[in-house]
Parts: sequence; C-alpha cells; structure tokens
Amino acid sequence: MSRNPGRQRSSSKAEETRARILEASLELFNERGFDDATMREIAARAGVATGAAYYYFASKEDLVMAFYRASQTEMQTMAAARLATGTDLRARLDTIISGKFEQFAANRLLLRALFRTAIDPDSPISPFGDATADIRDAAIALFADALDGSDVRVPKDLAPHMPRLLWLYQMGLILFWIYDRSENQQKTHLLTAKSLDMVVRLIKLAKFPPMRPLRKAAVELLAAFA
Amino acid sequence: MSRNPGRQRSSSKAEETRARILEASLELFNERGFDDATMREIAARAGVATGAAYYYFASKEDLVMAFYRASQTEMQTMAAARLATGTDLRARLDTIISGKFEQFAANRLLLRALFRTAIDPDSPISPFGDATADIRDAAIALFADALDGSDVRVPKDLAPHMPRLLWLYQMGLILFWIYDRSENQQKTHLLTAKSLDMVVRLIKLAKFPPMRPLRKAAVELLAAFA
DNA sequence: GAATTAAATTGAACGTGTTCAAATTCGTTG
DNA sequence: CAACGAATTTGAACACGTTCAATTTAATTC
Repeated sequence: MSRNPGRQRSSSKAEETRARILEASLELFNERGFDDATMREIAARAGVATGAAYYYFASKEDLVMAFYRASQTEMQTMAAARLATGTDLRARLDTIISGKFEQFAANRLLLRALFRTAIDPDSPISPFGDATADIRDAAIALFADALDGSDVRVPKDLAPHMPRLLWLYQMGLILFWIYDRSENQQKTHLLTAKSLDMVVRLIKLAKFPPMRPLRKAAVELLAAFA
Repeated sequence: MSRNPGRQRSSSKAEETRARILEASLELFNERGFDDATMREIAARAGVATGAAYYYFASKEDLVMAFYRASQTEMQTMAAARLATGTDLRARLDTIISGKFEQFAANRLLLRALFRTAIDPDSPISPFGDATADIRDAAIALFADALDGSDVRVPKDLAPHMPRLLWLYQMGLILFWIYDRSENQQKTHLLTAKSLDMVVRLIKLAKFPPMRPLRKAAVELLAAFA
C-alpha cells in the first residue's frame, strides 16, 4: 500500500500526508502514551479525517511499527558508519547495543507500548513474527558485521548461529530496559557493560577443548531451531 | 470489592454469581481466545447483564488474573510433592519445568492473554513486580529445593544466585512456549530437553579452574542485581 | 480536453470495553 | 412487618479502534 507507485517521482502529496500522520502519532504517543492517544486526535492533528489514517496505516499499532522500522534503518546507517573502525569485539558489540539504547531513550513511552503489543504472538509487530522478518534480519546482519570485522575467531560450527544468538541477547537486554525504572536506565547500561564482558569472554573460551561438549550441545540445539 | 462482607457466612448468592461469571469467561476465553470473547457474551452466558461482570471484576483482563491467582497455589503444591524422590539434578529440574507446562497446557489461549498483560511493567501481575513477589519467591524456592536435594555441588560463590538464575531460565522457556505453535508445543519440550542438558552441564563445569574468571564475572553481575 | 480509471479522502456507522444513574433485591432494624 | 439502606443488577450511553460506501481529487487515455 502506497509503495512507490512508479508513475511520477514518489507521489509527493500522498507521501507527505503519510508523513504528517506518522509524525502526529509519534508526538501524541510520547505526550500521552499509546493508550491515551486516540486515532481521532492523531488524524485531527495531522489535518485529515479519521479514515485517512487507516488508508496509510493498517492499525494504531502499525503506526508504532512504522516508527520502529524507520528507526531500524536509521540505526543501520548509524552503526555501519561507527563500525568502520576498530577490531575489538567488545567495542563493536557495544557500538550496536548502546547505539540502539541511545535511539530508544527519546521514545521510551512509545517503545513500552510497542513491546506490550509485540509480545502477543498474533500481533503483526511481534519481533519473532513473519511481518517483521526484514527488520529482524537487518538487525542480525549488523551483528554478523560486528563479528566479521573483529579479531576474534569464532569456532566454525558455532559461527553461523552467533549473529542470531547475539540478537537474542540484545532482545533480552531490551526487555530489561523496558522494566528498568532507574534514572536514565543506568541499571540497563550497567547490565549491558557487565554482561557484555561475559559474552565476549564466553565467545573467546568457546574454542578451547574443555568447552567442546558444551559447544556441541549448543550448536545442536541452535541447529534444531533454525 | 466483594471480599467477604463479614455479615453472614460468605454471602453465598453473590459469591455464586461471581463464580458463574468467572466460569463463563474461562469457557469463552478457551473457546474463542481472549480478544474474540466479548464481555456481553460472557455476561449473557452467566445469565446476567453486562454491567454485572464489572461489578465483580474490574476489567476483562481482571477475569484472567482471577484465574491466575486461583491456579497459582495449585501449581506450587503439585510440584513440591513430586520433588520428594531422586537426586539427579536434571530429573529434578525437569520435574518442576515440565510440571509447569503440563498445568499450562489446558489453558493455553488464556495464558497467552495473561502474558500479554503481565509483560506490562505497570500491570499488577507483572512477574517481576512487587505485587507478585510472594509467588515469585515460592517458585524460586522450588528451584532451591531441587538443587539442595541433588547430588550436584554448586560452587559456593554461585550457589546463592543459582535458584534465581534457574527461575529466569524457566521464564525464558515459558516465553518460548507462548510463541510455540507446534502441535502440543513439542518444540518447547524439545527445547526444554536440550537446553536442560546444557544447563546441567554448565553447572557441573562451573567449578573447574578454566571457568573461574567467567564464573567470577557472572557472580559479580548477579550480585549487582540482587 | 473530455472521458475514464485510479488514488486519496471523508465521515457516518459498527462492535467493542467500560461507566453509571437508576431500578431492584435483600438483610437488618425499629 | 414496615421501612430503611446497602448490596446487587440492569441496560442505555460513552469513547474508542476500525470499516466502508460514498465522494472528491489526481492521473491517464483517447
């Protein structure tokens, strides 16, 4: 819907209406929270009728997803640039994860709403669902980059699963962030720092013989759920 | 509201109406799922007007919470009984975890709805919130029992954190179960079996020298978030 | 440039969860 | 037992997210 119609340039008029609705919704979500912002009010602020919002967005939740998708691409370019230098794995992972939290910080109310609906498997914005596959793949690819450009050698059997595993780890941190009531979510940042140490240490340990049976079990498990 | 009014016995008439509404809601939630069961239909099946449901329950979600509260105590006592025999750690953990899934199985649709509200940090039934501390502590104590009665020796520094860690692991499995669309949730059971192998292996490995720095880091992290 | 097709926009209407003033039931009191 | 008041029950009404037939606007075709 409204994907570039291919006629003229990029159908500027409609594109602008869509942008106005999205912008109005983000404002209201962050002002009042997801539940207390009404579609009627969003449409009114964007200067269109109620139904227009549904012409451009499938649902109220879809507005949040549009924001999420937009911020993911922004993240993409941001991280790609920052990832250009340095080979230290911990620093590279921190770039991605802390970068994401920086982005999240400004839209906490909105993202809490996102996660609440996202947790429902039937929701189109479930982070594990089909509809968000593109976003998820892009995020996972970022971790693959971080690994590839680093000086750490991941065992061959584990390597193909590692990006997905790191993405899952990040999701866990985000879940913690949702619950984190500490000022500026410093608890999350502390957890990120400390757990990142462990994660990197674990990756480096993975290649040594005593870890072999554990690693094999892990790989077998990961393969079964690919 | 409607807590024992203290006059006569337990105000049998009202109590029965309340029970009828709760029963009707559980039926409909499991028949159609949370979203497709309407309050009007629930009230109709219970033989009362729509508003009556709101006299006894604060909201539609509160109906799910009422079920959760009722079934929670049953869960604990059941698992405790089964834990009486055997010293194999893996078997003991499996008793707790698989036991929980057995009880979950009958009310899958309903529990999915529950989780949706529970994930909201502001919800009174958030599994990480203050209001559910007693339930959570009981569940964690169950894992402490499983460890204590087993033949596996957990390193002293790690031991006090282990029950909470296992509870967290169980929460992860439950999250997976929520999403698991496979028949009879066999994927969850496969994941439980395989990951349980890894968990037990990791616990047994934890005491060996090469793991010491990693273990220390883990303990430090756990201590910071106690 | 008129006719035709597609895109964009409208706002009333539907079914929902929830609220609430009014009506009813019921135990208690005088 | 009459009367009072609290507990219970009712169903219309409200605001919401969402849908959709109808209308307007823009683009394309001949």
